[in-house]
Amino acid sequence: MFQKSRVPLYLQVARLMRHKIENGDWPYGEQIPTLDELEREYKVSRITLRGALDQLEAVGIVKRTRGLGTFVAKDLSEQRWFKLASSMDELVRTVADLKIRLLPLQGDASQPLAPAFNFGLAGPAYERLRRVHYHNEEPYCLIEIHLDKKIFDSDPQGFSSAPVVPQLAARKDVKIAHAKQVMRITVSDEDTAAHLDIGVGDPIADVCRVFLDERMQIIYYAHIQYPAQMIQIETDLLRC
Amino acid sequence: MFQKSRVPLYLQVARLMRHKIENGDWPYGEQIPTLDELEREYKVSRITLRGALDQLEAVGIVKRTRGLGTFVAKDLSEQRWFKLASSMDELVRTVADLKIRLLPLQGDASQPLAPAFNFGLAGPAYERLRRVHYHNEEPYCLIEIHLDKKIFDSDPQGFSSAPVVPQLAARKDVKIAHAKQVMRITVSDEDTAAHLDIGVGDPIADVCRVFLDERMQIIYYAHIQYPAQMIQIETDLLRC
DNA sequence: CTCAATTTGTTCGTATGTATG
DNA sequence: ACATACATACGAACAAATTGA
Repeated sequence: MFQKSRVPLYLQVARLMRHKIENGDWPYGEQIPTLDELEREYKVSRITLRGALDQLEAVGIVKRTRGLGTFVAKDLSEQRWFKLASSMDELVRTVADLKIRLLPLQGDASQPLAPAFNFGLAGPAYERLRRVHYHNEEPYCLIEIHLDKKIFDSDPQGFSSAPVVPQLAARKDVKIAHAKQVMRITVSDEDTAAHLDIGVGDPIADVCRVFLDERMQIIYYAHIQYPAQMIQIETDLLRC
Repeated sequence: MFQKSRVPLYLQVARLMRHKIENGDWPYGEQIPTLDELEREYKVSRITLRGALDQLEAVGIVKRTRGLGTFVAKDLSEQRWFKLASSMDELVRTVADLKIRLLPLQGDASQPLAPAFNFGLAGPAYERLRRVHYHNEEPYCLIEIHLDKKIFDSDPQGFSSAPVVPQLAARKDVKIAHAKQVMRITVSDEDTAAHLDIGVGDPIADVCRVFLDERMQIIYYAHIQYPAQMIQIETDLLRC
């Protein structure tokens, strides 16, 4: 049943169980099926189930009591708290609403800009900001920003201590003429995994976002990585 | 370096290597670093590298020759051939452009509709279509459609043999008043994995798409699953 | 043609992890 | 908890193929 993947069986089972809990198939607070039932359902041995449940118990998702059963101990059905914005207004609102803590990372302040996709012209100089955004003490994205040096220098304090997008949108002297972003699903490398506290090779959503001024020059370029599980995208197909 | 995840080391390394090739860090046709260099880079043993390269060679991504080196044998830099549509026009175009083969799956023809998100009202009766879409002989999505029974019955042949969306959009007697979709990243279960030829627990993009008529009644509801790696989403943040 | 350098492939011993019944 | 089997991972040494001097 699981032969296609060489990931250890107990991890695959753990992921399926977690999926059931996120889906609400196994509701918060209720008992999950007994080991005998799970053996039949997944066609795996008791020890494999133990490994899977060890994983889930270690992060507090289930609580096991001998003689009683295993119960869902964490509500994962409302876990997805990050909606990828599809318009500038929404983007500003999303970022502003988040209570975040910024963790600045060291790095060369000025570095050449190498956009992941062709859109706009590179400007003369950029300030490079690299940081981790936190939400509820949990890292939720790793972001690397290239901000036009002139704009950054007009308020270094502000841009260094809070999300950049709302500040840009609020300024009268900065005109954003074009704004595009591309999202892909990839896997995390060692560096990203360490900062987001996930495993190397775990899926991440990789977002590249670019703002241009009227002369098609790049004033803001951001490369953002989110753990993929927390991403949700809503689209109104008839918006225009 | 890889302790966070309990996925076998050689698989994690294989994923990172694949990522490098997709990224163009290791270009098509060129030699990748030698085993000695890779040992130092990833801090793993030769045997682990062998396992990782076995994986990649088995699917033809690299070619190894003793005494010569290991070379990138497949161009993965342009692999992302599925763009998730963000408007109805784009959706129709995307589906129409794809050369697809449909693999109908058995299933109860009529089944109650249980939308994954609250939007619109359930109609009186639906035809349920479940199929795999192919592209270049490779499965690229598993789709389950609930189509208003009246509409289906007006052209059962057509709806059973080709993508539904373009047919719906082309019809003068069907007015789509609202169209929404939601995408999440989850993991595949056994059934999905088997149809898409991926591993259980591999990341998938889970899309729910709903069309309503003027009376807010659901005329089309689709639940679609794609392997996550092939998804790309482009957004113009200033479209409106 | 031969030799040396380079590079992948294989083997051994050992330890630990995974999985079944 | 036990007996068993197989997979994963390390380090080190050795073997075999390719290239170019």
